Amino acid sequence: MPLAAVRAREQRRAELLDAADRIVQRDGPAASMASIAAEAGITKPVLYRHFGDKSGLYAALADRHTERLLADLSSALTTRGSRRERVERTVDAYLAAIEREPQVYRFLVHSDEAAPAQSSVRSFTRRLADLLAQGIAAETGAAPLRAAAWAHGIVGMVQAAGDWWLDARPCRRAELVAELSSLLGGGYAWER
Amino acid sequence: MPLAAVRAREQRRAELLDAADRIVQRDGPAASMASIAAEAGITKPVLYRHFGDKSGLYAALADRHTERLLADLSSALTTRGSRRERVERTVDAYLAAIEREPQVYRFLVHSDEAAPAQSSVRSFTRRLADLLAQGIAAETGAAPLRAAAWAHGIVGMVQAAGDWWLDARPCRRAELVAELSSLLGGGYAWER
DNA sequence: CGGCACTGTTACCGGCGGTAACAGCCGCCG
DNA sequence: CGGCGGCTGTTACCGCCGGTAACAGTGCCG
Repeated sequence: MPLAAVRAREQRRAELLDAADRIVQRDGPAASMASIAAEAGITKPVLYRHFGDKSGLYAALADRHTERLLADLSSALTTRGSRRERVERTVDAYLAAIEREPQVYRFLVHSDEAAPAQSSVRSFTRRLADLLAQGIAAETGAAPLRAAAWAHGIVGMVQAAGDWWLDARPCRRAELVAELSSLLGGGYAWER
Repeated sequence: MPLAAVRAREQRRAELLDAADRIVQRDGPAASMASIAAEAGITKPVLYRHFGDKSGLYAALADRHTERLLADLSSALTTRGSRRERVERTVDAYLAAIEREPQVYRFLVHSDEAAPAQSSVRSFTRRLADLLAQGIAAETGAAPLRAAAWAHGIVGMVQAAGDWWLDARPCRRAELVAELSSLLGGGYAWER
């Protein structure tokens, strides 16, 4: 296994992922293997040799954006300041990302194909929820079950609201951030 | 258009939907038209004559469960008592439904096919969010934008938590209801 | 009885994910 | 230098899917 060959292979892989990225940007999660191969200037079997199957390619593609997005959100989650500021910053970071690249976002969150991506890469949603659960547990001292349940709930809340917002565009981003933050901040709370 | 014929047609349609239901229960949203036709003891073109295309069949099938589920949730949403009781009852009703028929639930919420179901039938999620938005507006006097944003967020929250719970089964239903309710009730709130 | 609308069939289409089998190329080793 | 293994790429195919055209039986209605 010559080192140079491994390098070349990795670079090729990156080029293929670039092509896949362009097609997914254009066609969303419905992008076909053949069209991705065509965009890369090659044919299907090459893709399959590199990524195994469609879920493998999608997992590799998802990884790229996932790492970047999770890093952004993670830093927003751990900024100093009041809880309120953290929540607003994190929700805004999320919504800004989906506004910037809606197709990529839909691909990450709503791709059924990414699910069977064997081990290694858990889905974006799940990783985000894990990250958030960790933050909640550290911040509030909540029990693991509570932290996990809240985290998955909150992630779903922002995702669903984001979907709705992308689709209906009922307001500017800052307004939605404010509404979601106020909900989390106790806007619907009852006497405790 | 003889009346008896219309009746017969409607009954046939119901039988086909029964068959589709059985297959969806078994195979989830990946159920194919051919297998549904086979289960009904007929062949594909019959299905297509009755429902137009796959999204039509799925829409008709979704309608059945949607009406029932929305009715349940609507009644839970409008029970008398404290806000806390209403929230707990509604969340519990939702989770009970997805626990009872997980495949049907996944079909309703995660079926990509239901989306292009032209007009008439908006997706289950959206209708539920509309219902909830109405309730929130009536109860709190929130502005329409706030009610809608909160409603979509809350629906997404319960759905995402429900997905996670179905998959990981980290606790009994009542515990998840308690955790989600406490989150909505201000468990993560900051000073206001 | 003749027609006709309806239910059902078979047989097909294009496109999908996925794969087998083969062709050229490049470097490595005797 | 010669030949040979491995890698990259191809063509051509498979089975399955959603969807449709064209045809056959059947029973009602004038």
